[in-house]
Parts: sequence; structure tokens; C-alpha cells
Amino acid sequence: MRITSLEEYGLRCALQLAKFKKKSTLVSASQIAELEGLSVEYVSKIMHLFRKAGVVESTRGIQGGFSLAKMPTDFSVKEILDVFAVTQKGNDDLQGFCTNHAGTQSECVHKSQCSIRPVWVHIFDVFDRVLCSITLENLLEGSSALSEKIRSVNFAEQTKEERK
Amino acid sequence: MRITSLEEYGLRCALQLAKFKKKSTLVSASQIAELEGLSVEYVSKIMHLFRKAGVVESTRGIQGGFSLAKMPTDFSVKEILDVFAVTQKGNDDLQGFCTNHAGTQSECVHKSQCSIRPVWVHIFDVFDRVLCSITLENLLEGSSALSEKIRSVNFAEQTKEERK
DNA sequence: TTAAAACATCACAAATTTGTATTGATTAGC
DNA sequence: GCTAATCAATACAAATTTGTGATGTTTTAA
Repeated sequence: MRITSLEEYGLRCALQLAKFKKKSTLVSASQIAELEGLSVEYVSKIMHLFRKAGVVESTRGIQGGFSLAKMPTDFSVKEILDVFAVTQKGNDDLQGFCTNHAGTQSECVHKSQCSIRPVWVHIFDVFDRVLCSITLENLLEGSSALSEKIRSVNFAEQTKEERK
Repeated sequence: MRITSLEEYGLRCALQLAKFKKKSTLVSASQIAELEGLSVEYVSKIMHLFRKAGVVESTRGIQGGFSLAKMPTDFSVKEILDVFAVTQKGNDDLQGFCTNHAGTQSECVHKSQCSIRPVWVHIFDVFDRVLCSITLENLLEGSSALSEKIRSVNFAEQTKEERK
């Protein structure tokens, strides 16, 4: 269970974008690179993914830069992380769980009775509730506010799968 | 945020081990490979990791095989997944979060004021509470029992970090 | 109109993970 | 003792992810 590099750095960049958004100023890839200690090329790649996903808007030319597409209060952490999930192979939407196999067989041997899938469904449901409820603004507010926010998440309700 | 292949297949193998444990019989790598549709070599690798971590005990020779070191009621899912975390680079114990960088700098630019670390601390705390509370036995019991189990997890209490 | 600063896109090298192969050691049964 | 089945350990090839490079386009301002 790991956070990919793109997710970690992507979220950091998103936080920088959030700060500049609140000041209503554009921020360039090189500025973010400087602030985060990353290479300009790497930040550019992240911004490219953000733009394709509609997370940022870009302005070309000298004095150009990037701007978060919505206010930090309106972006959940999940929305940011999902930008990178699509480029990854085994991602958290449970797609591919039962099709990717190191294996001697072309189809999942648990097709009819899979004991693993419900586990991930439930665990990722908990995870999603947390990630959906936290906004970029919450992250900017600091640790104790974040902690409070997480405590307020409702974990008791039915999962999507169960409602089907 | 993704589950690695070793984690997914490792947990499946652990479930097979749990079933045989309840029958008090040894199970060989080739048997598990057959049951899970994996190659014998791959299962052997997983068993090797399990044994090094003390999750299974092995018996050599013809009629040898593997046996879960404790009963399925006494193994949490987290204990199983942690076996594979140690072989991975960025793992869920938060080690390395602030030392691995795609970067132009040798140290984390957020050393003094990191806005990302508290996020992962909190999120992984929630995750750990779930993974620690689910046993292999719970997984064998099926989806609805599992669902109930997850609902009973206490998410409100302080995190380890906060108690420090 | 030219130059500089910035984004856009794609290609590619390095690192990591994934899965297989190989060789060796151990045990049971004949 | 010999053989077959099994675990033990390590090496290695393929696939994937990670991060950089190179080339081109757009815009502003002198």
C-alpha cells in the first residue's frame, strides 16, 4: 500500500497552487519547482497532467503560469490524487483488481467466489470517505484542523457496493 | 495510492494458508499455486518472504510444506501486508516520506514546516485502524461479517502522533 | 521584429518492481 | 543409498514507473 511519487509531489504542487490561488496570482512551473525543490521538468509534467484533468488552467507566454481551476475549498484531496491514478496501472478505483494476474491462467480463479475483492472494496471505501472530505483548504489550515475534520467523517454508512 | 502485486497475491496466499491451518494440514507452494492460478516460483517467493517475517513455518522434504505460524484469528491483515512493505521503497510506515525526492535539493524543503506529512499521518492512521482490526478469520467469514467489523472500528480516538 | 520567459508535447534513460529461472539443500519412502 | 518432491536462496529478464531532455509554440515587452 503505497503512495506513488506523482501523488506525493502532485499534492505538494497542488498546495502551492492553492496558496497562489488565494492571492489571485498566477504561478509558473519554475516558481513551484523552486518552492518545492523539484526540477522544472518534473513540475511541468505534473502541471501537464493537472491541466489535462481540468485541475488547473494555464496561460502561455512570458508572465504566464498556472492557476487552480477552482478555489481550494472546492477541491478534495481525492480529486487531486485521481489525476495520477489514471496514469498508473493498478489504481484505487478497483478496476483491474481481478484482471491483472501473475499467472498461469488467463482469467481470475476467484471469478465466481473472490474473497479478496470485498476486502479492498471496504478498505478503499473508508479511504475514499476520508480523501473526499478533506479539501486543499483544510490542508492549508494545518494539522489540528485536519485532525478534527477526519474525526467528523461518517464511516458507518453503507458503501456504494452494498447499496447496489 | 495503490496496492502492490505482492500485497494482493500475498494476501490471497495468506488466505489459503489460513484455510489449511484450520484443517491442521501443511500446504505446499505448488498446491497454493494451483489454487490461486499463480506460478510455483512466484508463490515460493511469497512463502520465502512470509517465512523470513515469521508468518509461516516451513517443513522441508517430500510431504513438506507451509503452515501459518498462528491461527487465522490471530493474524491481522496489516501483519500480512507489512511483510511486503519492507521490500518496497515508499511504504506505509511513513519512513522515507521526507527523504525521497525527485529533486534538486538533498534535503526536504519542508523540513521545518511540512504541510504534507500530517496528511499522510492522519490518513494512514485511519487505514491502520482498519487493517489492524481485520483478521484473516474475518476475511474467511465473508463480506457482510467484514462490513460489520469495519463499522465497529473506532476512528475517533487520538492518533499515535497526537499522543506524543 | 526580436528576444526572453513561459507553457506543450513527446521521447527516452534510469530506477524500481515484477515475475521467472536456476541451482542447491532437505526429507520421506522405496 | 537413491530418487522424487519439496523448501531455500539468489540471480536475472521483462515490465513499469520515475524523472530528465529536447524541441516547438505562445505571449509580452523592448
